[in-house]
Amino acid sequence: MDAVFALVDCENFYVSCERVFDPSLRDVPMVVLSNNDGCIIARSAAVKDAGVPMGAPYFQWAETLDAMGTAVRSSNYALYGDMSRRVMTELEAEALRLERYSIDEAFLTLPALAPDALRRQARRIQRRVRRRQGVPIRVGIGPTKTLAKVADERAKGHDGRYVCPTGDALAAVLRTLPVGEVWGIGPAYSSLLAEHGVTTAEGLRQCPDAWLRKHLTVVGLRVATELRGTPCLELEDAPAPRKSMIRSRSFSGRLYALGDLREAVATHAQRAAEKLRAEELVAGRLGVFVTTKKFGDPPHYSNAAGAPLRPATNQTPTLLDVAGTLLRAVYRDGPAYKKAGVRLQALRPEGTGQGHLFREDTDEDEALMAAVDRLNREMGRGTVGFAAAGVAGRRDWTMKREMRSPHYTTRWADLPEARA
DNA sequence: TCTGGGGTCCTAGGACCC
DNA sequence: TCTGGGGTCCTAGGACCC
Repeated sequence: MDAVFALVDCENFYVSCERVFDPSLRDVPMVVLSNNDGCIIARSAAVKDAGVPMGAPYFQWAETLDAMGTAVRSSNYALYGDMSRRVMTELEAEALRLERYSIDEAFLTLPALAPDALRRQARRIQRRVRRRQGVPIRVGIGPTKTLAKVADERAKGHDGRYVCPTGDALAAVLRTLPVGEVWGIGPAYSSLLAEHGVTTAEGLRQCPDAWLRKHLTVVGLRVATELRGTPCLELEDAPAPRKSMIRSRSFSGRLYALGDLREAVATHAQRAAEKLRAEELVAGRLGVFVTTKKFGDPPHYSNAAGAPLRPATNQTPTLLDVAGTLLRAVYRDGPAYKKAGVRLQALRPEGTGQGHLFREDTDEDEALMAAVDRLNREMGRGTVGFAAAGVAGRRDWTMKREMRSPHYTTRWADLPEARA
């Protein structure tokens, strides 16, 4: 059966999640902040209308937002992750196939019905998610993923649903779409295209293949081909195995001493190792990076180093050891460090690939890790840890998250109460 | 004073091998 | 003075995404 793509996008997702559980937020402008309460990463309609851009630093807009009576929340990823799963379950019931594209977006395939029937189906999906989970969504439908994305953009002015037209009507739509708003065309490709006189999606569609291939790599060629209506990107309903994992945080203040950075890096390494074991993976490579702030006056300093792990492992002591060595290699005395992190790469499932002739993880190692994980799972994160990561409570580099909402759906103590 | 975090894919170039 | 050619693997860096 012929199928079309639909992109479903949750409107102002984090804001919408907060509003589901706190009705007093529904009629006021609202934003949700990134970690460290640094950037604005979700905005209600009123805040968007006021011209506050996505990703803007909060401190630059705090006064404006306050004057509007804006409610402000720190991000609560436990809540958003759980709400995302609920929404995806609803969408699954309405789709032929579904790909979870991000926490707040999914690609669906739908039977290739006439446009009117597709619009009705889009409306049904919107109502279902709204009624059962309280989250408003938009639905954009087209013959390729990229055109479904275009349709999703257009849906903003059309009750949150839009079916991509064909022929001249499509060309007319694409002529009004700035090329930088096309999925896959970022700032660098945008300005490169502009230098060659291409400023709209329609212009991109008409670029010669060879030129695209040369200047925008196969990525750009695929985008253009998809805009022409020929699918290049499949629906990925089986999630691809993860290839890398990053754990990092900005510090709420600045750090100078190697000892402080060592605690931060060790904490990230420890968390990454736990996550690795939870997903039954081992890492074949470990990287450590440090950086000073990105903005303001130079000098800035950032550095990174990596090393292979032989054999690939998920054992905390090994990762702490290697991370410590790499940190000494990237650390310089002097810079005001703002961020540090750990990256695990070359991930593969436990028990696959080559072992190591002289250094196998022993049963005792694995038993120890299993015991640590169980204690932390059952008694709360941080119950047992490694000394290298420092002692919770006396760390002075942990992040700021001063306005977080309760864990409504994932912690018993935070469950909302209903009163008659 | 205050600017997030976590991913993927593609390409070029070096190391290494025969 | 003369100094091959082709293949694979790995890594770093750039670009993009939400």
